[in-house]
Amino acid sequence: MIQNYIENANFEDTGFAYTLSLISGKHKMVILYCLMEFETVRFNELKRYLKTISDKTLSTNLKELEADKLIVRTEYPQIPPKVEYALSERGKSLMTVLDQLCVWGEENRLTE
Amino acid sequence: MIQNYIENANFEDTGFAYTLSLISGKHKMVILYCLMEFETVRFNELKRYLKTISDKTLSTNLKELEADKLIVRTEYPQIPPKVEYALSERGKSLMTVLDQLCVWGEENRLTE
DNA sequence: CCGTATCCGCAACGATACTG
DNA sequence: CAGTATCGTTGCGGATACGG
Repeated sequence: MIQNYIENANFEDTGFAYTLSLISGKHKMVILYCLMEFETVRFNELKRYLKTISDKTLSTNLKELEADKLIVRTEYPQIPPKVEYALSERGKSLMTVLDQLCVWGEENRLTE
Repeated sequence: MIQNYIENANFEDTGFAYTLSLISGKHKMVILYCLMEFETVRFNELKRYLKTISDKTLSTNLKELEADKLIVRTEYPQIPPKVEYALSERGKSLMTVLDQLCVWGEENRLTE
């Protein structure tokens, strides 16, 4: 629970801050959503979905997501190279939680 | 649901992106947590809980949270001034969702 | 006490060129 | 195709000083 953390004034060590650190950044969640929708996606394919992301940023984000065990990278040793990205089980479990944020946002959007 | 958004390649308009925009930034969620824990908090009090936040950043964040209707600002016209911040009902409903991110983070933290 | 005004550093992101 | 290397840009947040 959240309350415990405030007393310790130790927010950086909360599960919450940890979860957010995994998905922070401009593109990470869009990447995760693409992987959830299409299950298995290649590098350039992903790049097209994200429209404006640069090679460098996509590459960095994928590495971080992989290091955090949210996605799985599968490399096929062939020419030209082929690499596929997919959600891990851990990644899928996170998506179920994130989806609730999505629902909240839909139901609580301010009509301006 | 999330899936609908990907096809439209319209992530910016998702409820999810919207929710995140409300709580993005380094301190916003810590602020929300403090308000959840203490219910009613004053400016300098909040500043002490957050340890390192600057006046400017705290002020900006509070204004944005208020504009997004997540918190309520109450001003007492007296000298010296007294201002109290508290979660709105909308803010409280968001916290119940955020708490699940917290739980996920606790249960899924990688042991390195 | 509760902020605003100003300046500035830094990390994230983008653009482009290039490689196995 | 799937990246790496390099350089440039930008926006968030910090530090400090000041005001009602």
